[in-house]
Amino acid sequence: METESLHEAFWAVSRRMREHAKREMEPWGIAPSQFRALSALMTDGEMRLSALAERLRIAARSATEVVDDLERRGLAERRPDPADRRATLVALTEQGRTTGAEIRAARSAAGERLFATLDESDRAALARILRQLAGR
Amino acid sequence: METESLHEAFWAVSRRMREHAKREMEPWGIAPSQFRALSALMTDGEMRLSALAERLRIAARSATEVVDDLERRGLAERRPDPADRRATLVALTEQGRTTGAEIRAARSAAGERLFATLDESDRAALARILRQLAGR
DNA sequence: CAATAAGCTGAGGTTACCTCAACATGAGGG
DNA sequence: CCCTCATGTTGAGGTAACCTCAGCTTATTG
Repeated sequence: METESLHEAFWAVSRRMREHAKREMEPWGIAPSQFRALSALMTDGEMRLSALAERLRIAARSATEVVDDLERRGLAERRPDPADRRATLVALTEQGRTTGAEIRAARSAAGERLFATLDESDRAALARILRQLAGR
Repeated sequence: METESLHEAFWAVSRRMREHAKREMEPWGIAPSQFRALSALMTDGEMRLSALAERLRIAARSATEVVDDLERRGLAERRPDPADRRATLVALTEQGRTTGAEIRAARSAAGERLFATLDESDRAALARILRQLAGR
């Protein structure tokens, strides 16, 4: 009843966020899932496919796919892990880094960013609550 | 940066919610999207396909699909709208009502419900913030 | 050094959506 | 009453972002 509508509200916002993200990234022809990976690689640097999968909380097989896409677009590249010949490292290309930076810049410049409509204390509260819900 | 991580946190919770919902409803063999429709029909009663679509914020064509599924499972049925012969009304069957009630009961009984881990004031805050983010 | 585990990917599936066009019906103007 | 335009539903076909399962190649270890 009450939690039911929280569920619904959450769903509505999720959906809105997806649309938002999609529209925002259209100019770069990059899908939201790809940007999430790109973003992870920007913050954490080169890593193994399996590490990326874990970072994004998706199955390893799915990470393969996302990286395929990034590679096809010239934003990332695979290279063998010198430490383990079974493994593959994923790293951003120069273009990946600049594109990533561009998108981030555009996103925060466009104050249109969904969360920007919240005031500071609400953002903090939301962050705290989400952290709790995510189970750390 | 800050909104970026809010975005990520939101994503993580969304994903967790989806998994949660899926697991919870497995015993009934009903998918989350179907339960959302079922739930809408429980609260608002019989309505047109187009109304259901709007209620769920999905395209009309997608509502057709969800209702197809519910009908196949004997949980809902279509009947012609006496007021407009172009339109179709969707109503829950008796089984739809009982199944819906069962699921709701099971969900709140299992205190495991994701949002139940929040205290009262956090739930209220979250509800308020989500409402704002959803755009009304 | 055989057995088992770990890392990646091909094949193929699923969910929950979407658009576009066709078709039936309704409503308003002339 | 007819024509045009809007509305309601659905068939066809598509997409994004996942998934599992099996198979291959390397590592690790008892």
